[in-house]
Amino acid sequence: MKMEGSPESVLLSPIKPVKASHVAQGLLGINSPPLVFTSPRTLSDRQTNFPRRFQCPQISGAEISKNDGGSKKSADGPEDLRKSSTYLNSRLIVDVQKSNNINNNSEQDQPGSFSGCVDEYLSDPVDVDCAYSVNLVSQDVKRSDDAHQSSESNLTKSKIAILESDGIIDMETKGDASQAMPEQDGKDPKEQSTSETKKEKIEEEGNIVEQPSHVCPNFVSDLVVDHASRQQQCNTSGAQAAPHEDYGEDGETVLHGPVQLITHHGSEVSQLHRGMSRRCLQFEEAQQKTPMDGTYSLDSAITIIGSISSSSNTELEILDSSQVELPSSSSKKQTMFVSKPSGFGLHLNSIVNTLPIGCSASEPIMSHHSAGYKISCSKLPNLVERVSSTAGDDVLQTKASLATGSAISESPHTKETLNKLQPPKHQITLHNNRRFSSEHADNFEEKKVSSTDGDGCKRCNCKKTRCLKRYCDCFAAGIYCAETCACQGCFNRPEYEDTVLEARQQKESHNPLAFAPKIVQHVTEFHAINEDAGLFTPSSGRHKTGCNCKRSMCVKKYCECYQANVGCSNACRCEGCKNIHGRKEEYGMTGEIVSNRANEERLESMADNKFKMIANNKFLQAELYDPRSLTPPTPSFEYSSHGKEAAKSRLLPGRYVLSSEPDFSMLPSYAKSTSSPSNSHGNDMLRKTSKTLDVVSHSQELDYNITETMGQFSPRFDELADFSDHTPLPNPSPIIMASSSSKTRDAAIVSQLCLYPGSGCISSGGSLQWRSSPITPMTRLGETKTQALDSGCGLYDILEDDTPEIFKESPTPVTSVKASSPHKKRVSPPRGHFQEFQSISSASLKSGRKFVLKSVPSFPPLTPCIDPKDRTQQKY
DNA sequence: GAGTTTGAAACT
DNA sequence: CAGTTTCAAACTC
Repeated sequence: MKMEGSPESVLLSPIKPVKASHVAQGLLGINSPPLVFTSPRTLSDRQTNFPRRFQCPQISGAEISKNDGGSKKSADGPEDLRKSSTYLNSRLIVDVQKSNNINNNSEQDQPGSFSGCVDEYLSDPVDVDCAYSVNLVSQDVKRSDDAHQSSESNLTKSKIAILESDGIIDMETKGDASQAMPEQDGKDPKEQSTSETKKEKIEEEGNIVEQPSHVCPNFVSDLVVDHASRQQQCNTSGAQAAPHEDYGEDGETVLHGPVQLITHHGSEVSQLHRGMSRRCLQFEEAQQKTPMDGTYSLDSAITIIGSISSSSNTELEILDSSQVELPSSSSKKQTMFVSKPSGFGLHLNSIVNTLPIGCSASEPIMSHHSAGYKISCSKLPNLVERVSSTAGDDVLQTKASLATGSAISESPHTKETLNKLQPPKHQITLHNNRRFSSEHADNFEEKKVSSTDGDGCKRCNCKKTRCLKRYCDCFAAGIYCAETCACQGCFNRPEYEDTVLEARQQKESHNPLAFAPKIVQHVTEFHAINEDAGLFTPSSGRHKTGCNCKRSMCVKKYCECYQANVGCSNACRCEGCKNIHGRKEEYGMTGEIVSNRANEERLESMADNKFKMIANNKFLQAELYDPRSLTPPTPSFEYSSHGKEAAKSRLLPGRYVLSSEPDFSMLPSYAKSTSSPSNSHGNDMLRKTSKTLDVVSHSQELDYNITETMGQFSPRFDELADFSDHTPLPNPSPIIMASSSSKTRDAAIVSQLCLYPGSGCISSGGSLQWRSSPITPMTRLGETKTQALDSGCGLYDILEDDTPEIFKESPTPVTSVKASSPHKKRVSPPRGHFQEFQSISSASLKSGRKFVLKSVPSFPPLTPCIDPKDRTQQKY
């Protein structure tokens, strides 16, 4: 009912951090790896931070349906998590509904869109816990309310609804509507049914909405921001209806609750970070872009959240920027789904989508969370998220990360509540939505950009596919078609959410990675450095499946690689490749050898300089590391005393950060910074430290990108990376393994010194700690390289050089690339992370290593032990 | 804006 | 898995 007026108190689930670390570990062991890479769905799942999801790797819609009954399953775990978790998952859902929708099918349309989002969330396997979640939710909500009331008071009028949610799609609704075939012209009966059902639900639930406690178990906390401008929202019942619908969807609310709980875990937190970061970013952007009409701006909300989180150090409040309805200045409503980036924690911590801002509101992003349909996640499947490296971004990111509970899916409820409660003062353009929502702000964006309007919104021109096939860029990107699209008979609209989801599911069933980012961040060791140096190097990204160009010579946008501004790789079957970003023939060379040679001198010099810098900035570095290593200071820190070591330490943290949930790592670290004072300073330090910082940020970006891109693979990669890192025990320099290429001898020597004694220990220690920390270690071989390059070029270089040839066998960056190879994609369904991982590991890593990796999870306990060793060794 | 080219996606 | 067809974007005029 009253959306606006009801100032719903801020509901924050007071999740207690007690077990956070612990959980994190547990999760880490299991989760971190799985986090990675999956179809958008999986990503979303991971984002939700729910390790168990992975356990139920294949949760399809059917499973989801099951989940209702079996909510308990996840619930069991989640409960613990919830309780233990200190984090509040919350999302800010900003829905900008178009006035158009309001008037017309406001109910249906918006609901559809929202519901879609909701459904998606609901659909997530994680959601299993629905029923369970519900109860929990109510409790959580109350708690959150209590906890956050103070904050609310601070906010005064403005309310910020922080919603935790992982949405799970209601299968019921889906069942009704989803099955309708898009091909049926006109609106499918299911739409009607769905709309009707939704309406009914809405009506039924409308009451609930009014009552916050009931409202959304999903909501961990609700901060309602009153916007003076709400008026518009109020205007249309449709708008209200929409939220209701969202809320109304049964499964959703229920499901969300559990998810939230899950997210609370510290370990989960890392996962969540992605989403958070993205959302944060989104918010930030929104803020920047959108004039803040309301007394309370999203930014403020974010800040509030951050403050809250900060207030409760242990607790990380994760705000999922979910959906926020903001009445645009114009009567139009835009539905934004601010989905956290999929992924991977990847979710892009500070990831800034490269996507053009201009996406019109007309293109609502599909919430990736929806299990069934995670469009948002896949939205920019092609695109690889990029992390903004700017210091400012860092800050924002951190906030965002805090704000966004990456893992948390937005509950439709939240949307509703937000819609109702919140007057979206901030006008967040759809652009933002798309951007942010898109997990992958890949290179492909460019492609899409090209097809985009001036605004940067994607447009399609589909005539026969009804925008339900990947021919449609919008569909492929996981977004709804915009009004600006010239498509005919389009079913890729919120109204046809079910259809879209179904279509998507079909695609995914056939090819789990169908919506996965096509561009994998291929970490070229030198990439960052080269960039710094201004040298041209093949882009770090690579197309997973490669192109098949015959005539375009990979110099036109026909070529996906070219389009993505990435070089061709071995995966490409192109003929006469002349890709300016990197030729197929050069691929092996380029990444490692060619560029290395070209840059070797510079690298060395830079490395030297960096080392010097590092030495000078030892403290800073240490701090930097500290923040990331939320957990008890890792040995790496200790090591950091040495400039070189510091560099390593950087690398390590960077890795971790990069790891599936780099963002999280960063954010949580900062947010949690309480653990390490340095953490709080870390940002500043990072910012301040020019090169070192740049390097770090850079590495982070890479990591982040990787993680996202790789995120799908993340589990594997993570493991691999971890493995590589940890392998040191057997092999002193796992890093080396990662870094294939040779490098400066000096560095090598240094690295050896560090590595063998410390390197292995250090890396392991670092990794261990990271793992132990809520933040999952993500290091990948490639990443490590990049980081090394970035941070302390010398060290990594050294490592690489030192790396025994045996290790070299395992293609370092290449391996990562391989992982991304299309074959692998298809081989492992997104959810079967382990399988993929195995395949990957097998390919890139020796079987033995694989096993090692598996053992790795135990690392956390090791860290303490390792530390002493590391010290001793490093001292060596 | 229409037509052609191109390569990915879908299909067999 | 390979070959073919379909499709829509990219490109050209």
